[in-house]
Amino acid sequence: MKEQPTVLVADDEPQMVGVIAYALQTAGFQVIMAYDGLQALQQVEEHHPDIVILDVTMPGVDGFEVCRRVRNETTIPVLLLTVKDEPEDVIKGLELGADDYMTKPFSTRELVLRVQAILRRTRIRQVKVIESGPLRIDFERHRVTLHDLPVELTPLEYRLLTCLAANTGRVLTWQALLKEAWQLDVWQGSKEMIKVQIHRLRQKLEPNPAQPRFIHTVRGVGYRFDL
Amino acid sequence: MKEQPTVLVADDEPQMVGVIAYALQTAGFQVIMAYDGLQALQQVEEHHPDIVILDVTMPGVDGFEVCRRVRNETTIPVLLLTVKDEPEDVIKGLELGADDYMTKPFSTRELVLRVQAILRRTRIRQVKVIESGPLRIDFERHRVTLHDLPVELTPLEYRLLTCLAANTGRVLTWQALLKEAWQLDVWQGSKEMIKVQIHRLRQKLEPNPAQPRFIHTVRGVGYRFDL
DNA sequence: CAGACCGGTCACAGTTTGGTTACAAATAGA
DNA sequence: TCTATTTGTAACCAAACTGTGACCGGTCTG
Repeated sequence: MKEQPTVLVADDEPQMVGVIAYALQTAGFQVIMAYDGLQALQQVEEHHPDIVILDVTMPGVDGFEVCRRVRNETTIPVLLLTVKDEPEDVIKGLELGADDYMTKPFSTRELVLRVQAILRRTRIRQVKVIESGPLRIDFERHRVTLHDLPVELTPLEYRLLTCLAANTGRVLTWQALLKEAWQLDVWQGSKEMIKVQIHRLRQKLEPNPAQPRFIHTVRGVGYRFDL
Repeated sequence: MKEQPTVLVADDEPQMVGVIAYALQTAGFQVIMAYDGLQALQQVEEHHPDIVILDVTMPGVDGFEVCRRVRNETTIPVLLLTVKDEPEDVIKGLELGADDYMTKPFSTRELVLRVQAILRRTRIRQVKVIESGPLRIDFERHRVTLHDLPVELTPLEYRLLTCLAANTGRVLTWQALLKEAWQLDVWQGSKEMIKVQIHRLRQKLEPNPAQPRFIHTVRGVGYRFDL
């Protein structure tokens, strides 16, 4: 994990981008900028920012579309910037999986605090160890134990588990899992690959694989790891 | 040991300081700067850097004096920067206890590698002995024994073992091992080199090389030393 | 209620990885 | 310069891993 969190700011108003970038950089973030939706997607692809701040009303590929694709294809959290008094925008954004939203005009101070809060919530991936009852995942030692006994996982099983565990509480779509655990581009791979690996993981980890305690299925969406 | 090692760079030429600082910062170090010997001593006092890089020809309190006092008053390693073709400077510096020296002009890349090497040596120095059942690794004496009988290791075998042992419990990827034990850049070397050396190490150390007790394979990732 | 969809399960074949070995090249020391 | 030792390389093999396709039961929808 990078020392200095990276924020992608995408807005078609350059002065708005500039204001936000300055505030975030002053607050210790590394800032990447994009001025339309397409560029935002390219920057996500290229830089893998820690968080994406999107204005919803960008020309061409709009903020909602970017949000949808980022949520589908990555695990990067998204903060949406909406125009004042557009509650449908808010609902739509949250349905698309945005982590938070802010309504223009807003104070940059509050924006920084919101970004920090989102990153704190998603910063679980920095944690060295995750424990959930008898299950213990030690990222540094690359060790998984159940009741203090080592569980032998294959490389892919381990990656899948750590990917899920690093996003505890969040649903990861099958596209996101393919990208993160399989390191595939989204147009490769299939749900079947994930199904089987999830099955294998559950066989190794779950007290009762038929009634999973750690790895939960979200039908029609993907899977979620819960503590 | 701090997460990001701190380097103090002391040189009366600001552009040289800048060049070195940029290289080190890019390589992941936190850089503190000083432009004369007195300032260097103050920065040492204030920040307790992990390593000090000193130009010998600074005005006032020169690099040798700083080196002498740092060596006398702290355990911080020192790397001296000397002018080309001044072997007396080198000898004097080493007599004062400098850990290494480099002669201007030099590549900043090499400087980074030298700094990394010094830090590695001084980090390992903190652990004197590692014992795991019949195996004993004495870093100070540069001795490895099994059941109190010396094991003859080649230089590379020794480096590989100490590298693993210094990171007991953690998985070291083959890239990390190439970098640390072979001191290669990651785009050189191959897994095959490591495989064979691991095999050779196991032949010498493991009671049953086919079922290793000390050096464990983490398939798809690398190797781990366990107590 | 029937059909479509979804997720779980299973077995097998193809692929990948790590261990082993022998030999050549490189290195170190006399 | 020569010899012994160390290291890297390439080939081979067994074990492990992964994906695929088929099948099944549960859920959802028209």
